[in-house]
Amino acid sequence: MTVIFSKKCEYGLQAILYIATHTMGKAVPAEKISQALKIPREFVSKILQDLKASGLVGSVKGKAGGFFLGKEPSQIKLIDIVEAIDGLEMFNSCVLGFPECTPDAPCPVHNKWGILRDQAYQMLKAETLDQLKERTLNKISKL
Amino acid sequence: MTVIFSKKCEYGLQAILYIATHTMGKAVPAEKISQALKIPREFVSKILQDLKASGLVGSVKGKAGGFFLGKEPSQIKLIDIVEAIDGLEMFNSCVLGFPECTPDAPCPVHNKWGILRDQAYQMLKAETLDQLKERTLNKISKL
DNA sequence: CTTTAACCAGACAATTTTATCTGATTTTCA
DNA sequence: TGAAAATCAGATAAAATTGTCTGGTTAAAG
Repeated sequence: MTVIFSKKCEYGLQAILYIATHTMGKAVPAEKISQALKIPREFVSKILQDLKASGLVGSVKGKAGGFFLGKEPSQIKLIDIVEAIDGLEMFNSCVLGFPECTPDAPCPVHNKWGILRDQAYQMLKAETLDQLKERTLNKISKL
Repeated sequence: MTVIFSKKCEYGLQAILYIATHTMGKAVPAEKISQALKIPREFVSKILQDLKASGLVGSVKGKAGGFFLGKEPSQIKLIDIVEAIDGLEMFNSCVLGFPECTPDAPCPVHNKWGILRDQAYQMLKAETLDQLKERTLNKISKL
């Protein structure tokens, strides 16, 4: 199946967006994220631990514990989450999978694809959690 | 890892492009494609059998057998190959993975992403094997 | 008519991704 | 202090993807 982001990455993006919109000073437990987004609890927990290693989220143990944003929402870009989970290879490798595809010896779709890929990259780099949060609160109440 | 097309799909695209550029009236055996593109022989063979089911390639058994294009190069679009192998779901599903993402209740990146996705789709739909063949012969000799 | 080179079908195996389980530790709060 | 609610680490399992193997069939060519 064709895919843009891995499940892990999708879940990570969903989860951090959920945290951004639901942390009201308090930490958000994995259990709550799991139920709201229908992601297996242990799985989302693992992903958030990965994001913690990248400093994008923080956590507190114990009762009333959970996860919170590791930085200001305005300082967290979508590309940061993608990079932390899936890496940036897709923005740097040939869409047809030719290992030898270079600007000098480009694959037949190199240029056209390159433009789209750069636009996608720029979008993910421009979007920050605070922008998404606002858009989310305006439009999807269930989030 | 983030990816656009599955390996199967990448291999399929590479293989059919190879056939387009190397069939000189004759069928191209899987063994040759395998060696040229460094794809496991049995694997590329399987993929070509899938593409045969979609009518994109044909084959002849026996000595001097192999694969050839099932239609005129000008009638084979990249999107056809992608559709045959990976399907078109990626052009119709939420990039963040929200099942409930719709135009009425869009996810926070719905519109921006939608534009890029449509452009990618249009590109794959516009590119035909004869165009790629020409570009390939001009630029990458080893193909 | 036998050898050879190929497709083809189906089973099998390895790897990666996705998901689950177990138990340890931490923290709150009654 | 003890129960409850949470993170966290590490092992395990299930599913999907990728890759390999075996043997059968087909067709060309000597």
